[in-house]
Amino acid sequence: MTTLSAIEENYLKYILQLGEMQNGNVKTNDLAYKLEHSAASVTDMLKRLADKNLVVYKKYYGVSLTKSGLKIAVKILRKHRLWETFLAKKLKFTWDKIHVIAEQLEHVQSDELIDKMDEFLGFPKFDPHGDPIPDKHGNISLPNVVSLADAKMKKQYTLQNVNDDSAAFLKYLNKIQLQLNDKIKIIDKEEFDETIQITINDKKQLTISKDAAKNLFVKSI
Amino acid sequence: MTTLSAIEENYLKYILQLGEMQNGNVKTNDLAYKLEHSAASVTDMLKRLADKNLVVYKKYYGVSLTKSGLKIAVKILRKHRLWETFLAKKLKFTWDKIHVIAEQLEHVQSDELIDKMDEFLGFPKFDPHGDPIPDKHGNISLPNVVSLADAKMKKQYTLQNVNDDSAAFLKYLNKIQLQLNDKIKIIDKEEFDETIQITINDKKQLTISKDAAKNLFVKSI
DNA sequence: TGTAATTTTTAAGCGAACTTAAAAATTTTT
DNA sequence: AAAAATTTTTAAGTTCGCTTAAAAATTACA
Ligand SMILES: [Mn+2]
Ligand SMILES: [Mn+2]
Ligand SMILES: [Mn+2]
Ligand SMILES: [Mn+2]
Repeated sequence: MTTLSAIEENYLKYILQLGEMQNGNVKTNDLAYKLEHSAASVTDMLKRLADKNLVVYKKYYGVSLTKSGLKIAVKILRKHRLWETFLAKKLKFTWDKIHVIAEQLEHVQSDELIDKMDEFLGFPKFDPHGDPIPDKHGNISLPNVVSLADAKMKKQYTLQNVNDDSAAFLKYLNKIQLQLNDKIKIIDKEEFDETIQITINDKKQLTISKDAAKNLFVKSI
Repeated sequence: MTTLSAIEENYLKYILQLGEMQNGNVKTNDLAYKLEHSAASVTDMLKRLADKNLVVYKKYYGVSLTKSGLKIAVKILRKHRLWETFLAKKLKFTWDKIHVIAEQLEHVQSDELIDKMDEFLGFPKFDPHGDPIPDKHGNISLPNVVSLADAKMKKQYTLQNVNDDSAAFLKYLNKIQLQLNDKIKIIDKEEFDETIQITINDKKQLTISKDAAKNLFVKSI
């Protein structure tokens, strides 16, 4: 098995991530949007990935990962999240800057490097955004979280996970001083504009938009 | 200035390194050999780099770096050597494995990453092979060393620098337990096969080939 | 100095990864 | 169920970074 290009690896990674909500099947346009490429380019590449037995591609229907495609995708995710952890914990980058750098580092080819990095970091289970880091064998501990947009009123939650691919969103969280593991309680929901009122650690009270809430994932306590 | 591809960066890096002995001018075939590409490919790329004002290319004569080409080349060298230092010092890689991984890492684009890494490592002046690490401004401290192949008999030297691009050579140094800063004295040179006899730290005595000696750089003490 | 050997460039072409425009298939709306 | 809208594929073309083969320039040497 010859090594894949960075763009091929990205396709596999995004097919994994976009497929999580749609039982594995991903549409051409969704990939095109994510990759910022034309739909024609995506069709082109999907055929080539299918030739390499990394995906199952059915015309006009969609694409999903094969066993070997999944294995590679999970490995890229593992590398991405280990690198993010390194950048934040060791190099003291803020969490809004690490994603774009990890997008490059995740494509460095060296199994020994990944494992040494994992050990250097003390085998972390989650990255700085709360995303689970797959272990050496590809096992991921999937924590059961719910989007804050779907959470119930008056219940106590803790912030477990935030969407990491918008630096602007993460900077906003810095500004309102919302961090992982903070306690969150919804005290009111506004019908009119779908904003929600929350308290953080039973102290600060603030209003956040539906859009922000969708990118925050919480666990009940 | 749009960012360069990894292969363009490699061209600049190799033009810098190959040019060091020939007052900056590098021949097409030397690059072809180093890159393991055909001479035709090299001619092709040199024209494109010249269009971008990164090199001065004169047909049938050779190529050299412009001011901006040099700046980029030195930066790649800085990144390469910082990454090698990180891999050896922090991740405990042996010195024969770090070069190939750094060949990939040197192309990651992030100025903040380089500087944070530099700080994390304590602003090292030399990499694990004794190569000088250019500082943030591109300044390199050039230590005056001489190849052991050209060193004088009976004089005391210390090993300052070893050629890092052959893993086999570095493994050989591991085997004979020769390390940076070891004291070396030439006690005999054999005319017939050009091997030389040395003592290490005034204790171990051993015979090394001309080829090995050419890749060892020493400083007199 | 003329010829041979070597080096370098030019020419033509290829695969990967993109594009836009047009055609075809699918889905939605009426 | 037909028409309209949307999605996806196909077709044709581009750039980058490579190749081989042939031509041209340079260098070596008899
Ligand atoms: Mn990320
Ligand atoms: Mn993350
Ligand atoms: Mn190196
Ligand atoms: Mn080195």
